[in-house]
Amino acid sequence: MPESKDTKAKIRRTALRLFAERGYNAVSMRDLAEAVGMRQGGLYNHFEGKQALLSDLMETHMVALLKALDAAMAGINGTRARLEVFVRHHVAHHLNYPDDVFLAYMEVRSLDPDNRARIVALRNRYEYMLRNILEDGCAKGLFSIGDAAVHARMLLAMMTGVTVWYRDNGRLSRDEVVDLYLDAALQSVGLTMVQS
Amino acid sequence: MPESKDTKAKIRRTALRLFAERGYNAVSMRDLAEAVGMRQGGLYNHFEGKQALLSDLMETHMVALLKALDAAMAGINGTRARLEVFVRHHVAHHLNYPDDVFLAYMEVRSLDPDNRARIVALRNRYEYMLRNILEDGCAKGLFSIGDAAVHARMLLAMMTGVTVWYRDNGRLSRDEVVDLYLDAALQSVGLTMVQS
DNA sequence: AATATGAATGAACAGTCATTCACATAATTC
DNA sequence: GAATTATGTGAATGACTGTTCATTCATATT
Repeated sequence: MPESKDTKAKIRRTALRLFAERGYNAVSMRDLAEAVGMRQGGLYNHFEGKQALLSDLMETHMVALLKALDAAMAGINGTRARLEVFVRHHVAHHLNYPDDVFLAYMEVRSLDPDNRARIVALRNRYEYMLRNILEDGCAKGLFSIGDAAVHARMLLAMMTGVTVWYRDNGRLSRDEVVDLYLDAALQSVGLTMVQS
Repeated sequence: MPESKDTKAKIRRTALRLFAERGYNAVSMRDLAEAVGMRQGGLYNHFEGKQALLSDLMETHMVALLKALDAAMAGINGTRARLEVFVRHHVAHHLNYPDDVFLAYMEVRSLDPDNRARIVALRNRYEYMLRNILEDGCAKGLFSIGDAAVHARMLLAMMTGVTVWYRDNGRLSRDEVVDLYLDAALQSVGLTMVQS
């Protein structure tokens, strides 16, 4: 029984990597089992099926994302400060968990309707937090943007895209990348940067 | 033979829609044939196979995108003007051909290595044009951005994301959306907007 | 020592996949 | 009108799909 949790975790880890690399539909349960180091039948001792595994991975990630964001935002009150924390947290999280993020973005359409509804609801909660900050900044005359809802989607797309190109052994460190995205985000809402 | 071109075009159109809606791997040749109004065998009179069809769709789109961009940029000289044209063209194109764009973005990994290399090369050419403009604006001290290469990717991700949420019967017209993205893009590089 | 449990196996199941092919039909060319 | 070509059909192919299940095995509990 001590092995059990290890195996389940290993299946999770491997499935996350393979699904993110090749796409959910392009990975068979045999492929997955082989990568884990077992036979396909054994997977079903740990997960109900392929769809349940995908759904589990995505929900786990979304819940963790929201929880971490809540923690990071706790006690932050200024509108500008809240935007800064959101951006920093979002980009850093996406740099730290690229596979989770990529999967959650790309494979929503591979979920059955029920699972999809749950995941999309979580995603909307996340998007709403940013829109809230932007609307706040608009109402106070701090930000200069055309439309808060649209701008929230712009910023999310912009920031989420970091997973597409960032590589760890590249020219820039993660911290530098976070700073670049923060500067761009602040400037996009009409805030001038503070020299660091 | 008059039917021939029509059929081929219809297969293309239908495949584009289905691949974009459900994903390349989730659409079978039977599904496609049925949606076109024929049997699966007949598809092979028009395309070598499924992979060739996908590759054809993506290449056709990328070539059209680059050609249209070249046409739009012809004779535009100022750095700021070039950025404006690029952004307007990019967003408008993405609003007009959402399926093409979505497919080209999502299904790169479903291409075999050879086809992928060709498509990625075309995509890089496109990205390079924007980076060029940004580097130009930086060199002239017009733009205030941290890193031109990174900022190009930020803007592309931001603008391309419009396909994810825009719906034709929504709150905003295409032109309004283009304007919103233009304003955000200009502000993100440190340019103040001109009141329209 | 006997029993129960969790976990892995490997074969089997019913379906689906992309692709091929012999054949029919329709259109075009001579 | 006959020959040729283009186009579509429907069945067949073999490989692969997610899932199930009887069985085995090692470990833990009684």
